[in-house]
Amino acid sequence: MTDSKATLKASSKASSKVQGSTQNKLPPKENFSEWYHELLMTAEIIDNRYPVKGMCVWFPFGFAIRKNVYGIIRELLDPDHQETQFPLMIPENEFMKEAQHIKGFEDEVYWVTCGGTTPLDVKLALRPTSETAIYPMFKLWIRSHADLPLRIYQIVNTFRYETKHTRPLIRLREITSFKEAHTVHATWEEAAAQVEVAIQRYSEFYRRLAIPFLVSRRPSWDKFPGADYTTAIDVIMPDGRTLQVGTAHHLGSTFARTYEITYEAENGEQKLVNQTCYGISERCIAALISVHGDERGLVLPWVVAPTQVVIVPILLGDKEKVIDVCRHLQQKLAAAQFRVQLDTSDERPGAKFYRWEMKGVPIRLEVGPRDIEKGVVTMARRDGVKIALPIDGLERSLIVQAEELQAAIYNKARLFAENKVKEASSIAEAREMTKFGVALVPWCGEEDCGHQLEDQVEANLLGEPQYQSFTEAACAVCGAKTAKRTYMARQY
RNA sequence: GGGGCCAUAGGGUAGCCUGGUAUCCUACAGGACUGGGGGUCCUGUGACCGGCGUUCAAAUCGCCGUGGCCCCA
Repeated sequence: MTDSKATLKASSKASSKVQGSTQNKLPPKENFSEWYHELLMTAEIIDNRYPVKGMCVWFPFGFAIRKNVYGIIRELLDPDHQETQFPLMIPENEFMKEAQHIKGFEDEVYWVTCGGTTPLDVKLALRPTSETAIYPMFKLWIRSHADLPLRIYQIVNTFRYETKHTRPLIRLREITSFKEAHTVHATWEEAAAQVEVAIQRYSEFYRRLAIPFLVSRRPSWDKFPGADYTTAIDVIMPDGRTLQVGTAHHLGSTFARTYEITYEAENGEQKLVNQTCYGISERCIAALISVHGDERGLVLPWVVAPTQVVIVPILLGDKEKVIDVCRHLQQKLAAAQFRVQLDTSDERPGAKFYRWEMKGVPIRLEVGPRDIEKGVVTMARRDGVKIALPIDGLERSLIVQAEELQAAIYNKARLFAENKVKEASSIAEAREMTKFGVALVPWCGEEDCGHQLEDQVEANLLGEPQYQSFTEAACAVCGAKTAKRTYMARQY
């Protein structure tokens, strides 16, 4: 009796102490929604307090991450794409031309109907995506086979009046960072090859972010409105739901017909062009944050971290000397092209550690009298590794550490993702699996069976995995023999 | 599309049932001692989502709006 009381008292005392020292700790990641919202705010990525539903403000720190992330996209596209910029507003007559396309978007369009107090003769749509802004211009730009292929992209904001509840970076009414590429080709086959190129570039992009992903061909009822087919990239989020983080659409000649985009072939014949478009939005940053982050905050890959190395001085003894050594170190690392910061703020070292961990800084260097005496710095990596490194040749050893960190966070993410994808041979199994992850289900490919799957499993069909082959199995609905599979998941 | 919960300093909360003086932690500003994992003390700053209604009196009760979260289709 007395014992248990004493234990209780001791533990409650301990827990209150823990509470006192961990006030800014995030909720557990298992509670993903709460964790996600708090992290966005505490790590200063997105301020969700802007008073319009579905429209958020980028904190400067979040925007710095965005700049680095989109820098990679530019780097990957720039060799054979040209960056451009089209207007935000699209006249109603152009917007309404392509019937299939309108059907997909008309409930989500914001309309500008007045200029000041004067009603407009022609309403203006805020782009939900830019096909109908860009393709009338393509008609003017493209005259001959020599103009093809044409590949452009723009990184712009788009507007969609979402009726489901919005989520920062994931479901927005203003998408602030929509990278949309649009390409034009002579033949259907060339366009199909371009879709493959797009998927390869996106794959490389997510590899650099150390994010594992799934590639699948969307079922016909879930393709982009007006497309021949859609290939998509999905990321498995911590709660097992999937987030579509990239799409590539083969548009065939659908828009070419509507917007009369033709070219003169070598033989003088006027032919319709074939087109593709492919996009990535700030959802890639939602994935980045969610896949790698932990209860201490962000974990950023080296390539996108606004601060790659932070130096925390341990001010004991000869403080002047410690600061001096830190400054030299900072200069040395800056000269070696590291994004390095020296934290001289008036806080305890521990408080600084927590702060920079929340910001996801890959490498922290602690420099105190003990280190200086030995000619080392104490290096703490964001994945928990903590060792002493000699100041001599530090630049090189930090690069090694950065590579190891990249490998470590990728492996952690890959293990998680692999554990979330399981084969299911029946509807019942698929239904169980999609509660916490992704099911790989035999599907004959018939639309009827697909709809039944979605209804009965109570999850969405992501589509047929690409670049994989499977053994024959029975379609989970009709039982027909098939070598096809589909991913199924609950989607964001 | 349907249903439920909620809105209080920069952030997190208590109070609301039973109407009256707004509590605590954190943050921020100034000062002192400190400093190898969220320090201590002193002083100070700062809030009831918006509108309408009921009332002598509304954070609290009612209606409408706006916004957030969750569940189901």
